[in-house]
Amino acid sequence: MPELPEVEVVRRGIDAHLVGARLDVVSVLDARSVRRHASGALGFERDLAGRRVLGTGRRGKFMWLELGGADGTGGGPDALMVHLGMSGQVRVHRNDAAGEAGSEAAGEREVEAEGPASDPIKHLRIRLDARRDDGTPVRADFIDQRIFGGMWVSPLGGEVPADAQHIARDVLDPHFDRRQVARRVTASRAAIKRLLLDQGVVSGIGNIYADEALWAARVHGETPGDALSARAVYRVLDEAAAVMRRALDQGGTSFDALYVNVDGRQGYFARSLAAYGKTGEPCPRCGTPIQRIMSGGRSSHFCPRCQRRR
DNA sequence: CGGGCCCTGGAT
DNA sequence: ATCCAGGGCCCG
Repeated sequence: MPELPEVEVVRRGIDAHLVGARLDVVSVLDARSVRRHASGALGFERDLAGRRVLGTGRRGKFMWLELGGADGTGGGPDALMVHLGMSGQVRVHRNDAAGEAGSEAAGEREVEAEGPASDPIKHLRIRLDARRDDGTPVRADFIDQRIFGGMWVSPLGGEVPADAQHIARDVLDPHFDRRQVARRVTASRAAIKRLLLDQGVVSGIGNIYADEALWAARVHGETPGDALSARAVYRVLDEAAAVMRRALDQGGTSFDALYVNVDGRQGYFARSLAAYGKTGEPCPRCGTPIQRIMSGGRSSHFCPRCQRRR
């Protein structure tokens, strides 16, 4: 579900509420959500308890909480990685007077996996109970219907944690290098859409924004990279950055309640989509019906008139 | 590169 | 019952 704009909205919410807090009780309700954590569910709970959240970061669709070293162990800084996969959410509840996120009481200690009206929270997988220095409790719930996402701890040496080293910079990264990406694209015979979705080439772009960027740049997704000029690649990358910036301004794209920010609110960018999910509807530029094709197990939406195969 | 896999659930 | 879903990883 979530691509760069949606992940960034969530990261900002986590940053606003959890930075400076100390993790108190960590509860794994479904071990599959921490399958990438080396020491298992019990290890995850133990490794995190007592640690302070120093900051947050993101690269592409991977985000993380910077953790101070574990008390007394002399361990180095770690990142608590968060990946939302297709259906992940993070919901934050902070019940001080100024708490903008959530309103229900969150003071209970035991994990009941229950919401305000004592109905169980659907698909709750991990619960982090933290406390701010002024004593106010902050709770972060990781909710994930399909369990493609997860949380795990990864060493944080440099700019990016070990488990995000293989992820390329995204188009909104201040150090993003258009020329380097264009060189790589124009040297490849792979289809441009596949390259856009390859997080090792350029990160943060998923199926929605790939289709939107290609539509805006008037490039057919099946065009081989080496059939494109550097200018055309720049156009695609610039459009990707532009569409994701606009989406971020709108709080991201939500088709349903599956994508929400940490306050449970949906984003409003879905109404601005030109191609994705618009099969049969007129292209906003030329009126030709948008077509949908399947390739590589994923659907692609494009205007057959504006976006010619090369 | 396509294909399968990891999962749950809504729409048809 | 079948298809489809915003991701990522591994395989040949």
